[in-house]
Formats: sequence, C-alpha cells, structure tokens
Amino acid sequence: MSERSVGTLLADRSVDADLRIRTAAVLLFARRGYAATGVRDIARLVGLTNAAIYHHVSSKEELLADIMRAGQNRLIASTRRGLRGVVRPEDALAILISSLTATHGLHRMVTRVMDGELRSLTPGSAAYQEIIALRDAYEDEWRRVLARGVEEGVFRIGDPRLTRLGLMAMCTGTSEWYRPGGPAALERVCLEFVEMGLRAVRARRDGVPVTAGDTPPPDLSLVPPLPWEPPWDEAADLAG
Amino acid sequence: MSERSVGTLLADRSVDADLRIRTAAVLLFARRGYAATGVRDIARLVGLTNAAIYHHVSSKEELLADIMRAGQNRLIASTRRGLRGVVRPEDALAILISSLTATHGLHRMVTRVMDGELRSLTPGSAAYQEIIALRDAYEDEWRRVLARGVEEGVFRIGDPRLTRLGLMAMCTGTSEWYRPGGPAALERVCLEFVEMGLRAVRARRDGVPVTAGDTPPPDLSLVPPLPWEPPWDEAADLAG
DNA sequence: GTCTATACCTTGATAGAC
DNA sequence: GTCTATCAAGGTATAGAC
Repeated sequence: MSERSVGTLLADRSVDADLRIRTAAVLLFARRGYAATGVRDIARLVGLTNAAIYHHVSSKEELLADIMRAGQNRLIASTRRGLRGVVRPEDALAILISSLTATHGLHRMVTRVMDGELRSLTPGSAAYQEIIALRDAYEDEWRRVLARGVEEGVFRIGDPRLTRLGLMAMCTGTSEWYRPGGPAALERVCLEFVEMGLRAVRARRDGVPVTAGDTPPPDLSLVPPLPWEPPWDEAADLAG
Repeated sequence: MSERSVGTLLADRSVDADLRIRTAAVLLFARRGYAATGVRDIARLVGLTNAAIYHHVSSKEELLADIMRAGQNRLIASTRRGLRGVVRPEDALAILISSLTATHGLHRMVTRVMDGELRSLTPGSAAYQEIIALRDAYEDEWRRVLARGVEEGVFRIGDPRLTRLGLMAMCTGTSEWYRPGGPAALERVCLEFVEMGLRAVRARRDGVPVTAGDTPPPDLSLVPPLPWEPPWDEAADLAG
C-alpha cells in the first residue's frame, strides 16, 4: 500500500480525527523520525491544516509521548496476559520471546517509535520518566523469568543481564527487517527465535533439551492493534 | 566525561578542523539524531560559526554520508581481516559475532548513526545506494559463513536468514546499552554472545558441542578507531 | 472543529569582507 | 580559513473568524 492510498484512507472524515492523527503521526515518526516530521506533514496526511491538529493534540511532543505510552502499556498488558498461569520457566521464556517478536512484527511502526524515539522526549520531563518506568517494568518480566529458570536449574546461562539484553535485541530487531508478505511468516519467525533462545539458555527438562515444540506456540492474537492501528496496518507495507 | 569537557577538547584549534567537525557531528548525530542536529550545533561544539563549517563540508547530508561510509568500510575491513585464513565455520562465526559486538561497543556513536540514520539519506541518491551496497557486502560475510557451516554439517539451524538476522541484531544492540565502565567488560560481552551464538546454531565438531573456548578469543584491536574517533571515546561516556 | 493569518524562531546554505 | 550578515524556507504554536 502506497503512501498515496494510505493518505486517502487517513483523510476519510467519517473516522474520528483523533485516531487518524495518531495513525498518521506514528506512520511518519516511524518512517522519517520524530524530529524530521513536521506538524504540517501530519496535517497534510489527514487532510487538515496544522492549526486543526492543535485542537486534538496539545503539542507534538505530547503526541509522541501518547504513542509511546500506549505502545508500552500494550506490551506490558499482553505479556502479563500471556504469562498468567504459566509456571515452567521454559514456557515463560518462549512466551516472552514470541510475544516481543510478534509485537515488533505486527506493529512495526509503533515499536520503532517506542524503541528509537526516547531521546526525543525532553529528558527529565514527566512523560520521559513515565516511559522509562514502563520500560523498566517490562524488562522486569524478563529478569524474573530468567532468574526463576536459573534457580530451578532449567536454564544454564552465563551473565543473566547479557543473556537478557542479547535475546531482547534479537526480538526487537524484527521491526527493522520484517515485512508482512516477505519470505517468512511471522509465526515462523517467532518459532525460530524461541528455538534459538531456548538453546541460548540451554533449557533442559529432565536432562533433555527443551525445544520450541515443548512450549506454548506463538499466539499473535495476544497482541491486538491499538485503536489507531487500523487493520490494514498488518497487510500493508506501511513502514516503507 | 561531560559534554562541557568534550567541547573544550573539540574546540582545540591545534587539531585539524575537519577531524574535529566529524567528531562533533557523530557525537551529536548519535545523541539527538541527524534531523534534530543543526549545523550550528556542530559549529558551537568545535568553536566555529556555522558558515565556517561549510568551508570543510559541502553539506550536512554529505557529512552524514561520510561518517556512515567510513563506519561501514571499517566494519568490512576489520571483518575480512579477522576472517583471513580462518577455515572452520565455527571459528568464523565466533569472529563475526565478537567483531560486530566489539565494533558496536567500542564505537557506539558511529554504529548508532550507521544503524539508525539510513533513512536520513535522500532515498535513491548516490550516497544512499553506496551505503546500501556496503551494508549488503557486509551481510554477505555472514551469509557465507552460515552457509558453509550448514554445508559442512557443523551448524544445524532452521532458516539461515532468520538465524542471521537474529544473531546480528543481538550484536548490534550492544551500542544501545553498553557503557565502558559498566557491569560487564566488552570482552566478556563478546564471549557471552559468541557462546549464545554457537549454541543457537548448534555448532558441533566431532559430535561435541563447540563452546567459545574452542574458538578464537575476541580481539578488540581488530576494530581500531577512525581518525576522528579520539582515544577518549573509549573511556568516556560520550553517548549520553 | 476547522479555517486563515500570523507571530516568532530556527533551519541549511551563501555572499563577500578580512 | 573564519567571520558577519543575510536569505528563503520551514519549524511550533496561537488568535480569532466562521
């Protein structure tokens, strides 16, 4: 889907303007970056003037903060939903890996903004600190799962922090290269990364290596779109 | 090292202005991003006016392209130097992982610019296509090593492309979180990632799993600074 | 809720003195 | 090789009519 047809959809005034503005903003922030995107660019994409944008949004930076906050909250919510009732550390790790990968594949634009535009928030501002806190809360889920796996003797790893950082980077990188119609389906990507992750932590149960088949399969419905992530996001090459 | 003292060093007129400008540019591009950095910001950091910058650089975008080109060329050169004469795929993979990790840890600013500012080059421009070609040439080294490992029966992996993308993201992520005085020395990071990588590809030699100890140790001197990456880059927290 | 018009600032880049 | 001065274009954000 080209930017032209996206623009046509985004200019449809029968859809709530707040949602269209957020959709356009996340699209442009992800493509060009926050600093390179003007309020006028967003306005043009939704068929409004830049002044009209300020009726819906208090400032460009607040718009960025809203997007990042929503993205982080969804990530935390879907992760905790996925982990609920899960007891075996190897199952929990598989869920962490496949849900983080799925989030970055299904919602490439929001995750790119989440992962790359923290520097665009005023350092020390309330919004900045809030996003940092959300990010830390998410990373705690990983810390807990890895620690439990080591405690129970299911994982045999070196430095837990390095292990976590390496595995998380593998998953988050997905938003940089994944394309919906590309060579690998997203479930396949999740499975492959779960497999690699389980091997990286040397997951073993009763002396036998744990493989992806022994853990819960990827559940892409765990990570639903946000209100302003339209369904055509998933099928279209919006990330350019 | 604070930006203040960095500024003092960068304003030292006994050092070649071209180098100081590149140092300042990569520092600011990495911290704030290319679009958020003004030519006046660079000029202020090196103690010149914005007009003087244009005596040394034809345009801001050309400055970015120069930095990215130099970074990519160094990565390719040090990688090929490291791989020269190496025959065993497991050794080659260890070198790919530790040199990519070392590059991203030793030269965090240049690698952040390399990895994150491709979108800031005019799409289709000569510089853009050149950088893309360099990136592809680098990735080919990975493709070759993984393919050879599979051929020789040393690696047992699923999708070679997904394996490569996952491992490369693990390594490149280093520039986002590594800090010189932090909890883990860079050699340690390289070793840990090599270990995880070898397990991820199920490297085996004579039926026995290959560990990092069986492969060449990380060689940080393989990735020397560029002329405009001063020695204090390595010790100082320039990445903010 | 959207418009036109505008205030005020910063941008990348250039001209020409020294 | 660096400066001052300047340009046109664009930035965020606001005022006030409709």
